[in-house]
Amino acid sequence: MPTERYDSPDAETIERVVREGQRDGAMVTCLAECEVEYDGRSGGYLGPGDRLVVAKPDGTLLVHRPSGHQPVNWMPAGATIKVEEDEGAPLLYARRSNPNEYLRVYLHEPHLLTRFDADDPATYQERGTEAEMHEYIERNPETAIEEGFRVVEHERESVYGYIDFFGKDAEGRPVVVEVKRRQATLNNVDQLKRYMELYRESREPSERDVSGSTEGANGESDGGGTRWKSNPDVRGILVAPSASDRVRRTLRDDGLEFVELSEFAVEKRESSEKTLSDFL
Amino acid sequence: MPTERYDSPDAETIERVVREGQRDGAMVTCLAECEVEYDGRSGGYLGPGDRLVVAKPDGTLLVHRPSGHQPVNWMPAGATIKVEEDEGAPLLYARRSNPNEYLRVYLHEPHLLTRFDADDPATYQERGTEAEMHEYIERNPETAIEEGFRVVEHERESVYGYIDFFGKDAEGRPVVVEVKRRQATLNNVDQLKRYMELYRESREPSERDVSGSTEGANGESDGGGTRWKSNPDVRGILVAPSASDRVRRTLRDDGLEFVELSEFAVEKRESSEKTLSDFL
DNA sequence: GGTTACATGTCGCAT
DNA sequence: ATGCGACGTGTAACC
Repeated sequence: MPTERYDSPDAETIERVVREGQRDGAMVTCLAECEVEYDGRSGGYLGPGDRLVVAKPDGTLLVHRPSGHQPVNWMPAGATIKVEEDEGAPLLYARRSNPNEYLRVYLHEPHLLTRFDADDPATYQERGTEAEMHEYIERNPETAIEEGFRVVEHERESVYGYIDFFGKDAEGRPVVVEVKRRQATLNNVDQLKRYMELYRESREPSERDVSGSTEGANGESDGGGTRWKSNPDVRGILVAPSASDRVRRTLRDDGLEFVELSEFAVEKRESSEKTLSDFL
Repeated sequence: MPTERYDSPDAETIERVVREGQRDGAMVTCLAECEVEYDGRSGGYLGPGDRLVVAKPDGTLLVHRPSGHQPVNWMPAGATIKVEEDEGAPLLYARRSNPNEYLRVYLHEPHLLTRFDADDPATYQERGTEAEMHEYIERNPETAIEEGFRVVEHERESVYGYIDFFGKDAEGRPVVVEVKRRQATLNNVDQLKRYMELYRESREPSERDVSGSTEGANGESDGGGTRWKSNPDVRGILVAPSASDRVRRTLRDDGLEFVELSEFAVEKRESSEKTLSDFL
């Protein structure tokens, strides 16, 4: 049995089990009435109450209340977890640097302590990420974006920055494409605008820009030779499964475009691979 | 004792304990070798391995691997959690709508099942949030921002949008202020720019807004200051404890300003000096 | 280690 | 319910 359990453990037991768990790579959980104190990036205090405390061997420490998805307090992986004593009562103390933070969990009444020598060799396989959306667009640029669109550069390989896609439309106009797997937000519009600026300032030599400029400065030139915005006719397209009215309006006001792309995952798997759950 | 525990529980016990836990408001945890399947906003599969599974009475379901801060799979609060059977083996099934999602945890080998009738009446008290930063700026506008700065409107009460602070500088020029409690990002710059556009388009009448700004082009500069369309005089300030070089450069290129504000909490002491008694 | 962008983000608040 | 922004966001990728 890869588990051990201790009812109403004393301070000594908690100290030993947590220390050995950290050493041996075992998860330790404790159901306890406790009090929590945190200081670091922020700071906080949680009065006495019943919670689940989890200490993982990588230094992760979690304090879960009876409700809510997120731990009320925690320490990310990389912290060092120790058990100390506060007037005879056991106290979980997790600390890390960069940023400097600590978490103290005063175990006023530890009800149940467990050690779990968990072996978890599996790797999580995920579907429906933005990466898959990218793959779909790369393989089906005209279906996904528009007739005549072709990808010139994909993602971070671009010299203009972190542009998702840079391409050309049917008429050869440059197009900056930003892809989102969720409903588009105003932030996404901002992002697209920023990437478009990056492209404009990059002064990418295009079929239309014949000037083989040797100027290497940041385009601070004024007057006649202003190649500052030398790529004026770039288009910007935000691709997402949906967008609020305000996002669409903002795009329109800025001369940008929205392309609705929701059903990109259809070709992702062979139909033979689909399971019953696909139809539920 | 507010806890119950079951070693190597059978399917029947798991079904009963989870159902009663959901009904009675108790947390149920299970240390088990399991297999996980998720589909919804995304989709994923996790092969067999040892994990900690947590079912909270609010419908939260968490699957924690031996490492990492985040659960590898989960269902947020609001889901309905049931125990089903898959060829005689117990299976935790959580489902919710909006968005339509489900999570299945196949408990191949449940080692330890616990029920915890957790009572947690405390409310978490947090310090050092952006809200406190706002309060500090509101109370000390000249120390925080600059000599002569005064706040006209604070946060969402503004008619121009979600501007953190709208104020006037010593010369009466309008100022849009965006506040971040962490190191400023490029997205924050974008956000400030968007808020400034909102202000400009609002055509707020100011003491210095002489009518008839005939200038049309945006940001057309001749080496000097940048001028704008309708409310040309507005300044934009990003307030944060720090910013990368690129963020600072981006701000400068857009004619915006950065104000470094790290020690906003006057009453804050060194973290090493803080003790639990500080909160009591 | 710093910077950048994604995330099944989650959460809270306001409309 | 939806939209929008903060979060002690965490996490991975790239440099």
